[in-house]
Amino acid sequence: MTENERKELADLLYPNLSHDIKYYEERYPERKLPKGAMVTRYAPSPTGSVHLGNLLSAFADMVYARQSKGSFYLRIEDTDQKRMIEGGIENITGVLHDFDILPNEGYSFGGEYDPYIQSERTEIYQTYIKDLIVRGYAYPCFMSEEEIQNIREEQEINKTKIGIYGVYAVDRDLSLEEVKERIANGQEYVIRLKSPGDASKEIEVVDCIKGKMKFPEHNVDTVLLKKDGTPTYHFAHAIDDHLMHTTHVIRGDEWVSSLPLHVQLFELLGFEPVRYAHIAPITIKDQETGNIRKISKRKDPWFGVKYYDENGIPIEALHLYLATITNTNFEEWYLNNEDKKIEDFEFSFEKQAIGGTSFDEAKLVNLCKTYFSRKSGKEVYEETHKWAEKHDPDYANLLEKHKEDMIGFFNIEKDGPRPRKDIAKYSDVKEEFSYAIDSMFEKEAYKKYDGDKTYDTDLILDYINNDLELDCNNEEWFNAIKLFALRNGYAASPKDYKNNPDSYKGHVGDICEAIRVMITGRLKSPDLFSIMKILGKDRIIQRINLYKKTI
RNA sequence: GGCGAGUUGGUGAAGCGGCUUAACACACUGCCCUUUCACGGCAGCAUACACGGAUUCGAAUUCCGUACUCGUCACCA
Repeated sequence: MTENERKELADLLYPNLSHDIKYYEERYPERKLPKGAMVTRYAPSPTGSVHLGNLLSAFADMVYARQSKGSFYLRIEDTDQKRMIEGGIENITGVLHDFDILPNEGYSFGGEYDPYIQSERTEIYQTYIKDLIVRGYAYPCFMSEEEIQNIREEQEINKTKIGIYGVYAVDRDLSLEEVKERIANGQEYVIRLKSPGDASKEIEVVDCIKGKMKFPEHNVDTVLLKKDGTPTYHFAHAIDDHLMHTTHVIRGDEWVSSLPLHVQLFELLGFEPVRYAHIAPITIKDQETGNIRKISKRKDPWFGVKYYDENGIPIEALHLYLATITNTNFEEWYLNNEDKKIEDFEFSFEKQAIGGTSFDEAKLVNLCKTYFSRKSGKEVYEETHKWAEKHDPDYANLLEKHKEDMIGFFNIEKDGPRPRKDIAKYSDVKEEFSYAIDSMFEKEAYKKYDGDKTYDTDLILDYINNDLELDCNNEEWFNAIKLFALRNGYAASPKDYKNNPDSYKGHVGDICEAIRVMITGRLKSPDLFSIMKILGKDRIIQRINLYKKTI
């Protein structure tokens, strides 16, 4: 076809476009951002539920945009109407809010590069396609699915490259008359790229994470616009990321093999190339086979996003984990900078793992514990309460009723430089602090006790009634209980007892153990004296009586 | 099958030609601290660079093959 014929064809195909390319280029001007600012985007398609992998890439988008004072926007890629699921879009924005990975721009967030949803951008795509047709880089293709299938089979048998290209691209050089005729006959068509590539030549693409990669040039006439006029991912990616002035496309590395196509598209369209950062997928090492296998939502519940909320894993702790996956040096930094936040860390693509990242649940748990240990009692209270309101309203009520006490318990051993690490998630709190609330304690009583001793209630009652002074500090208290131990035939320290086991009934630790069991129902607990202080004498005595009755 | 990528101790990983008799973290074990548990400290653990060649005075680090794993090869993204 001559240029004039192509023009005629383009007008025939798209007679009623309201704008031309120039309009869009002006409508979406260069962003006014400081030098080095990165524009990133999270571009999901509403065809399924969000999973950890999605979260990871959105997190990376957010973090890189934020630290470079750029922009992070949300774009909905809903070009495949067949696979759309109901509520898919709301689900995406909901998850982003729930996990505090918030774009500052985009679908439902506002911005000047709208619309941020592809189904409302069809005319834009068509405008650019029209131009491509005029310039001879795209053409309508009338091949049926059957024909394509046959070619494919033939290619498989001949072991040649699969796809519509070269001699297989039979509609590539249709005459204007032929095209007109088919359209007049009502034949359906797609718009294919007329790829100028030569597969025997090599191109080099530099990925921010993976580094240099070499590919054969793209030479397949890939579909750009589907039969229904909507774009394929590849074409929409080129148009949108150009018009929205994305600087860095951060996406899963399932896309690296389409890099030659994308590079070619940008070139043909005359767009300035974007930088790519392909992140490795989160994988799992199968316990049985030892192989890296695909993640399965059934086998790996943590892969689904619900898991975190349901189990009460703090969002910030998840952020911490995502950060350690995003940059391999984050973990060490965080451990060495107790007072710093994720925002203070400088992420870089160079420190991003190239290979697949294996999910390490133990590490997540540890991170969670560290997270909780750095929180004040009040913060632990507030966050736990918020979580319980949603997942355990009864417990939330109890927490409210005993707010002061609970904060007190959560604060135990928090003031020192080495806080406890006993909680990993909100759902742990109820069990871990069951002794903190009278009604809960009475209910479970001594069921948690897993020792085999019974303790002398008279001795302990005697101590509580006649000796215990709560209005002092821990050291004073401990000195006093040592004296009480001595007066009653117990050694003041375990060492004394070990040296002369025959001269004592036991040692001060035994007395503490007895008290601990009676008032908490368990052998392990945070600092005993702190617990006693919060409980107060009356409740302590109540519990000892309960012990007497129960045992 | 073509194309692309990856392969370091139980796990996650550092390493980018000599500083490596290979970090660090998690897990596990022991000891210390200690009224319990935890925290913390110390020690240990595993005697980890997939395999084979090549380049080099010198390679986990560069190159080439092999194996395995992953991704991709749609009018899905």
